[in-house]
Amino acid sequence: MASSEKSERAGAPARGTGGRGRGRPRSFDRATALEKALMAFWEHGYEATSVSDLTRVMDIGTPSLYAAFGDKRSLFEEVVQEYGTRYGSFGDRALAEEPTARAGIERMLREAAVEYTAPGRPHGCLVIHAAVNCSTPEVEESLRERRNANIAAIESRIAADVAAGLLPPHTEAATLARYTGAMIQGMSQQARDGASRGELEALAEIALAVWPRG
Amino acid sequence: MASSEKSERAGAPARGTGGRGRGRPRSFDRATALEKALMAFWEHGYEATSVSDLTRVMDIGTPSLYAAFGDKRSLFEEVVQEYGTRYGSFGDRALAEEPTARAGIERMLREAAVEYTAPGRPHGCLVIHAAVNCSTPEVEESLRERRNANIAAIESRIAADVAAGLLPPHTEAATLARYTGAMIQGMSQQARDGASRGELEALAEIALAVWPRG
DNA sequence: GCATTTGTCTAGCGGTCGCTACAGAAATGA
DNA sequence: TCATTTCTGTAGCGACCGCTAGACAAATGC
Repeated sequence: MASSEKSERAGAPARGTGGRGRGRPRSFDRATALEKALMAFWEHGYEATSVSDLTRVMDIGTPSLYAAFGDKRSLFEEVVQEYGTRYGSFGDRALAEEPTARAGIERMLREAAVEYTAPGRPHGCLVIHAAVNCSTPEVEESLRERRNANIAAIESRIAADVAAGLLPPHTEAATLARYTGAMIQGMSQQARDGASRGELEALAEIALAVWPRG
Repeated sequence: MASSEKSERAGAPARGTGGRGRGRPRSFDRATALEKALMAFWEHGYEATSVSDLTRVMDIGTPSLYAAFGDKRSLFEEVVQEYGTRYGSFGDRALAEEPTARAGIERMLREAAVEYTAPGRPHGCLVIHAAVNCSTPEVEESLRERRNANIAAIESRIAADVAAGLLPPHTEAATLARYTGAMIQGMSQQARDGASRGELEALAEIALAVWPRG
């Protein structure tokens, strides 16, 4: 079995998205359960969230979890993907939508201050924290690759502005990108340690002061 | 029993520090074993390091560990204290020994780049990482308090320079201190994610560029 | 020698971990 | 109606978790 979920294998429409399957229907909403798992992993991290914790917050039995999401690893991977599209995309959007790298990173840092302290959900960034001190190396490396990919995206956005003459030719895109990434990571840690939105916004202000004048 | 180690209770001299006790002597060097435990906790964090891992790297039996160090929590606390004096004191030293806050923080950031990537030991900072995703709230809070205390120390050093007229009176000591702390935390995360000493030193350079001109 | 003190060794406690076998329940198509 | 398909609930698997009881080993003071 290649797919991790039987009812969503190729050729058969997913349950709950219109085409009802043949057997007994699922007694819970898959998206809602996934969101509950997302919040649990976001708050406590991969290893510190047990399958028993998950079934409790998702309000389903263990076999239902395994039937719907595969094993714990698969569920976490799906959670990370969902997090990326629902909560962790503000940076990519900022880089893509703003006219310059400078404006994109300014917006990214300001929005990070808001996102990382938003009420009603865990503070900080799931990708930065959820696999720290994880004894499953694949999980730890998977999130590390995401972090480094984010920094690489910042770097290429800066390099594009340098190539277009919007930034001085001597601008070190890689260093500036790493600085931005480190700042984001520091802000996320600060949020976890109790910093308020205003305090994070003040950090963003300072971080932007180093930006080369275009 | 109040003390966590029988052979070091008040009134009786510690074993291995000159005054031999009465019973069978310890078959291992306590300081060496503690150092091994320190490295294990530093690399993998509190929860991801099991007692079984500890006895293996310390090369002692389980009852010996409990007799010499108390339980896992006590051993970790002693490790954190040892880490603070042996590896984590460069920041306090920099603030105390340099003539100005600016010089102290400059040295702190530069030394962090070296310390966090030193060969032969885990990268990054134990206090920043070892209790992330920890399901023992006391341990998590203990390290969080240390992080926030470090930032408070930076703040008071900056405030002292402001009071002495070495920095502009409008300098926001708290914000500048938090910025420095966030930068240190971001550098530590970067070290864990594979950044080299040179890359971290470049981050320190950028971070210092925002410092107000005194 | 001998009682006392202390450390080490083997073995195993109760608990939780991620995960699954199996039987029954609830839908389908014929 | 009834076989087929799929999901759910109970119950429990082997492995590891932190930790400890109890027997033996090795030092001391007398």
